[in-house]
Amino acid sequence: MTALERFKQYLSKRNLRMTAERLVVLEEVLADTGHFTTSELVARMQQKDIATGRSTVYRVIPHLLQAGVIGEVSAKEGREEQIYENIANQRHHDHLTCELCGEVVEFENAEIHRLQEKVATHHGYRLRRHVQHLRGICPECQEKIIEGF
Amino acid sequence: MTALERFKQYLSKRNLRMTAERLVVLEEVLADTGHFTTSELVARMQQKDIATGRSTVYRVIPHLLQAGVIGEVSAKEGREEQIYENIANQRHHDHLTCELCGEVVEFENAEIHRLQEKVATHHGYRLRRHVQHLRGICPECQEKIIEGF
DNA sequence: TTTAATGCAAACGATTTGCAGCGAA
DNA sequence: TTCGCTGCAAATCGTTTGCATTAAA
Repeated sequence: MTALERFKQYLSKRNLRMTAERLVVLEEVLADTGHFTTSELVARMQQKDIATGRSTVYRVIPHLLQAGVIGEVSAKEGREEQIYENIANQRHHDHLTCELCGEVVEFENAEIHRLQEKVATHHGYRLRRHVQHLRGICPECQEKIIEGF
Repeated sequence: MTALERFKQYLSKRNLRMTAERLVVLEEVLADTGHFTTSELVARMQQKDIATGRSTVYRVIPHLLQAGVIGEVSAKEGREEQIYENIANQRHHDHLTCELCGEVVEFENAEIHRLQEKVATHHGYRLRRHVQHLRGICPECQEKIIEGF
């Protein structure tokens, strides 16, 4: 089932309507290959022939989340914006973040994924996204600590 | 090294000052056993003899993060507040979240932790927190999906 | 038709910041 | 005596919402 079909089904089951604006937002989200924020999406919408407004974009996003088209990239501090990603385009997605400088390393470990599936199944869950965030201190920052800063 | 010592060292290395307000905030954070938000902390501060103001609390938190006294609990949507936790009091901390209803299951898996350490070490990182967030769909919500909602 | 969806502008609410006075080192 | 810290109030800025209008179903 394509994302478009999934979203249409999601809408009709709840007596919600497929509008031109929602379609354009969906297309734009599907065209995106990486991470995006709401305001980036809003900016891209204003280039389109169907210039979808800011509040409409904000109102569509929860539906795209519920429908499983996009996912939140956990990480948001202060008054930063929420970051989202297209789930369909997504591969394994594991992050190792440095708590001091914020550097992010992406990694993949099949064995961990296998165990994650096992844990989820054990709790009756169907795993939708393999998102894992480890937090530590990167080599450079360890140096700085040793140097006394 | 205690959290107090660590924080004092952190401050003096950077020519920052240990004030009565910072000490009270630190004590309050260390007394906390679970998760807390900034506004909860502000509220508790106003009960104290040294009534630390809101902006001071907001200004101390980044230092507590950098000093490794507290950590962010990843998860923040919409205009919710950021949640923090005292790192010292913390045990293993793994979450399995339902993307539809938001239910959170906590779990622990020694084998996964072992592999996480291995990954971190492989990238030269020193793991500071074993925080893992898996996202899936819980049994109840799977039911609802099957029922067509 | 019915009633959900849209856009605008105003409202919200967590977080940040300018500034004058204060106090640690 | 420096210069970082504090509290207050105002400013920010991502996000939400009220309302009149438009348009799916």
